[in-house]
Amino acid sequence: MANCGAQISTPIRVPAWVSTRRLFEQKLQELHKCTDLAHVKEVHAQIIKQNLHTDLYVAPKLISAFSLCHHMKLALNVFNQVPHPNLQLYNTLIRAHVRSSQPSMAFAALLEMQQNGIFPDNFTYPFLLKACNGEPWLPVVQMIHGSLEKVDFFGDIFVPNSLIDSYSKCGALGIQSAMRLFRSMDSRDVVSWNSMIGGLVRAGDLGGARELFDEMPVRDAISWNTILDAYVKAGKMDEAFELFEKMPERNVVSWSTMVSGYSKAGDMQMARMLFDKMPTKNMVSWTILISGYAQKGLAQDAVSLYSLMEKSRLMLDSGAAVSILAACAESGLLGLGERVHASIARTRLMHHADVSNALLDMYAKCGRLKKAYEVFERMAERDVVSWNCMLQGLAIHGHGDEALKLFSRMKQQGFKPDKFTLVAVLCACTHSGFIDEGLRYFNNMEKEYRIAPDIEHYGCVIDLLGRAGRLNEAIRLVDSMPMGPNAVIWGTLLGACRMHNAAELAKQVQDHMARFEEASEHGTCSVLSNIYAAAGDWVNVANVRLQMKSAGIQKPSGASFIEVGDKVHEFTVLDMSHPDSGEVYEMVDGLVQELRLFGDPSNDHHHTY
DNA sequence: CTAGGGTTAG
Repeated sequence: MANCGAQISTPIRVPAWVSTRRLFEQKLQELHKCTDLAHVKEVHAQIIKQNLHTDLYVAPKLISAFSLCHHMKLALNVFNQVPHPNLQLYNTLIRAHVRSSQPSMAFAALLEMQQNGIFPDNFTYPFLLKACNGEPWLPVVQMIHGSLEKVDFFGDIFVPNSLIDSYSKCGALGIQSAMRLFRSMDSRDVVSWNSMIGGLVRAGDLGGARELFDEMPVRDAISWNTILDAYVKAGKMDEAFELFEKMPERNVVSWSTMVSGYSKAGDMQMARMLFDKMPTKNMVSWTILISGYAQKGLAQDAVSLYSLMEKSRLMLDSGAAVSILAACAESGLLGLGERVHASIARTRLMHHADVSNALLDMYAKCGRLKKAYEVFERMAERDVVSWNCMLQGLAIHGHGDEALKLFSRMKQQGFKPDKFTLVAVLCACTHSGFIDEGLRYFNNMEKEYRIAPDIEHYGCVIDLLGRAGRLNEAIRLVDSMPMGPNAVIWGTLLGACRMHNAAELAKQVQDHMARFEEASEHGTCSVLSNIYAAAGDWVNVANVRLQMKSAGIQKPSGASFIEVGDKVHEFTVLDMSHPDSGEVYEMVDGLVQELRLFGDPSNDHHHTY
């Protein structure tokens, strides 16, 4: 002690990399939530200059940042530069794969990690579980649960909470496991409760969710919003509103949930009123209402709200772009779709797989196949959804040849067709009259592509056979369906009967449909009326609609929209609201006559298969 | 790890 003051201690040498890294601390912290790729690239370049990119502290931050910008290629580059990745780096990589919705890559990384003698910790498990989203993942969740029993990381509340969340996304069986786990926990936090309640809401168990909500000791905003959403999802808007009013606090999510609920219930006035009253709006709030208008074909409202949104200095994110484009695709609002395209052109969003898929689907569904192709060809990384949207677009517009060519190209490039692909391929065959080819694809799909035929596939082939007049084969196929026919199948068959004047068979099919009608009036009535409408049987359409009305079934009739100039015109079956509707129908009848003269019986009706 | 918007079929 005595010498202390006099003594000058030897300076401790600080390695150069410590101080340079110190310079990057701030930047690295910011990188954590940065979604601007240009900025991340810039920091990356500086880091490489300092030779810090293999640093086990720096590399995870970079991987995380690149994955947040949806640039897994660069994230992987960073990972591959590190000579001896440790557990933390693997964890970061796994989370990055999960975030970019590449669950199989996440598990591949896990495998590689374990082969290198590194084993998961309490961080790894929640990341992996986050990848398990949906019923097919149940066995994986169970396996992870099993291996967790051996290592016991349950002391970390994130672990059981993640398990509850993943289980509860795996259907009815999963919910049961989630509940068992939830009940067996010694201590639960708000997240455990919220995850469990959220699971019950997803499963449509409003009663169970409410019970648990009432049982909860402490409720924060998320719990209230979850239960609010439960009422909204159940379509109980009056009860939702009551709850909304007596919530202790309402945040932007609570308001948006209400707007979404009214919009889905078709009450656009109420949705708009709440939207205008919201104290703060974010991109999701705008998206909900714009998509709501667009889905209902209210083009003017959608477009003017979109313009307002653009003025509000909020930028479209990927979710907003996908959502609005999907709504445009559904209602054929090409104009708004093009506006969205213009806003995202030359931005990062164009390189976002989900966004370009939604864009190409919008163009395809609106009949702009050339534009759809352009988007498709320019995509840096096409996934199976891109191919499916393109194939489906070609198929429904009757370009069967081109669809089948694209299908070969898809396989050539090593893409694995899925059930949607096969629906599109069969649809292409149906719409272009490729009977033998369609049958061959259908008969080989299990062997060649390992895809078990679904009801949609049966539907396509029954349509295919029916149009070709091979009614007996169609009937035999219906009888052989392992899942049994639904109303759409009967409807397809009925259409074929009418097309080929098979009155006797039509009667049998109608009897089958009548039995369906008892089971689910709503669905079949609409299907029936659509069939009659497609067959031009207006009297029966009116009858069915009247029947529905007297039974108290309200289904807004399907409407079509067409843009002429800057105006959107809407029309429905039996629509007589136009002053010249008499002439319009005369024209339609004339066209139908002409088509008949061409001798293609498939012009008689059309299904959306 | 938990709440509101979402792409391919119906």
